[in-house]
Amino acid sequence: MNKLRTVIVDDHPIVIEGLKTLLSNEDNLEIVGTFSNGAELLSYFNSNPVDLVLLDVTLPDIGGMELCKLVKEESPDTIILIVSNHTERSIIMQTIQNGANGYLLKNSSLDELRQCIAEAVKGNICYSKEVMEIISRPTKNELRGIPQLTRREKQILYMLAQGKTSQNIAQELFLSSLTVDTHRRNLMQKFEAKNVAELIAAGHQQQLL
Amino acid sequence: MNKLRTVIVDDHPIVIEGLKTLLSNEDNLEIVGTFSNGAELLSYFNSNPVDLVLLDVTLPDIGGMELCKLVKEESPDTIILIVSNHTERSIIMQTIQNGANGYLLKNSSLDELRQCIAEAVKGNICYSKEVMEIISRPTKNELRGIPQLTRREKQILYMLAQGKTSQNIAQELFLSSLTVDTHRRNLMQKFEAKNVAELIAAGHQQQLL
DNA sequence: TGAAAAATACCTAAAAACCAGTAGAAAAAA
DNA sequence: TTTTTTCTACTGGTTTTTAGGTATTTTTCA
Repeated sequence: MNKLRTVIVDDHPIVIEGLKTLLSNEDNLEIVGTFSNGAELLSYFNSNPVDLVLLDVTLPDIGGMELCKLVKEESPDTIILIVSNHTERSIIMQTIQNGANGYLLKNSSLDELRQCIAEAVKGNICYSKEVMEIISRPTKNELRGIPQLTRREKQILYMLAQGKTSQNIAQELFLSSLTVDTHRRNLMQKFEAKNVAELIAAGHQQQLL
Repeated sequence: MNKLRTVIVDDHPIVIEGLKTLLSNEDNLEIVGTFSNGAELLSYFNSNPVDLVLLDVTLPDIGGMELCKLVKEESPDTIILIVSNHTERSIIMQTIQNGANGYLLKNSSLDELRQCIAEAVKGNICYSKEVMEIISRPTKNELRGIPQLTRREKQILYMLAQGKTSQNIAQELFLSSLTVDTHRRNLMQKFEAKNVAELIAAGHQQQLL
């Protein structure tokens, strides 16, 4: 196993130095670059392989959310760990939805950081303790964000995820395929999805599948 | 919160009695039926609401796997907990893929059972301790089952999950849409998926998304 | 350096999905 | 018993996907 080629992206020099120092003695990773904004990261990223990105959410130019997406599109295997001060549940969830592999607060200990990296390498999503607490208490507002599906819609979502076509489903449920299409459309609207692919992805992210 | 309308499906009368007795003092659930095969369950299920199914994998008629699917298609909210003796990883994973919400071995304690039900009600998938151990040590054979994707394929899978069309992706990556189509086809072949919906679902189940 | 794997690109045609709107019947909630 | 929601179904059209192929050019790596 090679050392993880690691970069740090944060607009606070102190944080960069802090992380750098903390991680300087880790023998499973190597810090190959530090950047104070998104553009710098992207330009480096275009010509160099990166295994691990420690990323702040608030950056002067491109937001951390957007960066997550861009990085993951370019290189889905690159691990992104968010290191941020934001404690809002919605922000945490959003970063994960955009492809981040974990979320830490800036006051995390080296141990937590180490552990998160290890988990992320294994392919798991990992939160520091405090973050874990935040996300494990759901809010009403949060719930409002999850589309409320009718029984039929859930059923059809479920069958879609199994690769069934509208006609298949219509036959199995003794419906017109036009009806199934309508449900499907309503589902896509509720999830703000452009097509089935996104619908299924959203369903999974919402833990409905 | 009403009591969970619970049914037990197992072809061993002893197991049925055992579970019944174990759960008789639980005040959050009520056993409304016990069946010794799949057909019985289905016929009951067609005319009665069921919140929780305790299901054996090996049944004389319809397999537990198939039952999972059928039940979930009819009523995605119904919780299915597998109570089985099978310790093969592949079987465990398959039941979960077919929609089961948890997997217990028959030697589980009442406590574990209770806990599993509670977790499943929360929407989590839950395994008893021993099962947890089994599934947390991946085998080589297991790994072979996970499609090996090329970088490009992963990238395109990722973008598909965001609802992008082949053309969208082609534009973003400066490719011909025909190329993207080919990748997409190869992806579907590797995942044995019939269409994007199933592809994305499989990607999620394989933790690639 | 040579073979294998990956990435790229093309053709055709049918099938399926998607868009935008409407609307009646049934069931659930007020 | 209204009102609202859910489920149902339709028209008519456009776009995208999918299924059969084939085939060249890069990379990668032994």
